[in-house]
Amino acid sequence: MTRAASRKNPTRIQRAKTEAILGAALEVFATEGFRGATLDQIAEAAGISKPNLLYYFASKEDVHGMLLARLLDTWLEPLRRLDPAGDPQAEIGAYVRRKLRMSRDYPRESRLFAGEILQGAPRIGTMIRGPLRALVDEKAQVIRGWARDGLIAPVDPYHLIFSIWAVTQHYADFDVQIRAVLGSDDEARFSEAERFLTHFYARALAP
Amino acid sequence: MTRAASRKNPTRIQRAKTEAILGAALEVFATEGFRGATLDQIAEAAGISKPNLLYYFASKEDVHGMLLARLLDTWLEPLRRLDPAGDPQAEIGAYVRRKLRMSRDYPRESRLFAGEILQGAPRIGTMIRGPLRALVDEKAQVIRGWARDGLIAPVDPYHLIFSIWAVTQHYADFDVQIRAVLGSDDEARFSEAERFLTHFYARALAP
DNA sequence: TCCAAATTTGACCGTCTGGTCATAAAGCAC
DNA sequence: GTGCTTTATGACCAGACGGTCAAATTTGGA
Repeated sequence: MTRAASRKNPTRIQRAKTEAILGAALEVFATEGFRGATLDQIAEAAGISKPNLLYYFASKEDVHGMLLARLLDTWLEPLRRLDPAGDPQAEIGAYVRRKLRMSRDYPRESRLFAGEILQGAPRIGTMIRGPLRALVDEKAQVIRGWARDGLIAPVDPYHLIFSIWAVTQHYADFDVQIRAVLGSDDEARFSEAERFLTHFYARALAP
Repeated sequence: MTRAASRKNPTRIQRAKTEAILGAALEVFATEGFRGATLDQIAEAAGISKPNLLYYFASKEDVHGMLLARLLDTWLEPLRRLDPAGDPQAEIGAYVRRKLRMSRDYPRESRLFAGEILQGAPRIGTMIRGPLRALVDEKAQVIRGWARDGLIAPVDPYHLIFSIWAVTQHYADFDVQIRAVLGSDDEARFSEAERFLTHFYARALAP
């Protein structure tokens, strides 16, 4: 088998190197963008040579694609967990907090995703128009139901979801700008943001 | 003089070509990123040859820098116009709408800015830490005053401003994603967003 | 220990790209 | 029209980059 990374039963080395490469690539792609990143950069960050990297992945696109595929699996998880049977206000508040924590704990993933969308989603367009849209449609119906039942204020569920994505991801994607204004205390920044957003959505959605 | 673009008294041709180049460059940089964009691409989009482009600008960085410099001049204008003497709720609502309209009318500029921040603001870091921060500090004090006087709900003014940036710019920067979910009717999308955001901030900030 | 498979890399290739330069083709004031 | 300046471009260059390949080294099961 030529392509080591795609084996069914990867060896210890394969698993370790593949992981090292993806970790390095995430870092580099997130800060440099797809075109800006170079294989030499990624290889060096992973502690291997460029040909060795290409022994595990067929191409630069392959590495990038693998990262995106993995990311998308988990990216929508917070929304998936929005429970139609739960208390509307609590559910939405919890969703906001889950999403904010993803920005705090996975900022590189957030920036990778943001970069991809900014450039027109050339590699994940089908996924966006497929599973992502389907999930949003589903949850929008749930929220619409809550509004109809008077459990939350009557708002457009789609724009509500967009606003949650925007305000939470902003803390990862525009990190540099926020740092520049607030100073660098990550801990404080995120707990302030959590307090602000929790209160904000609670007030805005109170029936 | 070698560099035609920086003359004090530009000729008719200089003005026209410089403008054509910047327009083309904005388009290309916004969709491809700095590294992704090529001078050939920009030159072709501007309808001239690459050497001719380099007759007007010293380098690729120069073109990019000029775009950013122009952008930043106007980017903060909506916030600057937040009037401390106005009605708090109305002022903030108007600010949100101004910012949203910038996303609608200047999406390429928004994406250019987003890309720059996403990559760590390598070229506008000083501006971010200087004038931008100063303006935000100033307006945050205004908002804090309003909250203290009970004219709006007591919220962290910095995170309030961040949230406004996030939700409005989101409609330009994540345009592809929003299109994928809502369909492509720009007109409807933005007027819905305006209604949503106006109501949302009004409710959340009601004293 | 032995050996076949897996892993690693130095050297190399073709292409792309930012930028240069000599030269040619407008513009334009007189 | 003349002559000087501005504007425009084809040809070219050096470096960077994605990717290949043959050969060397390591790994791990029997």
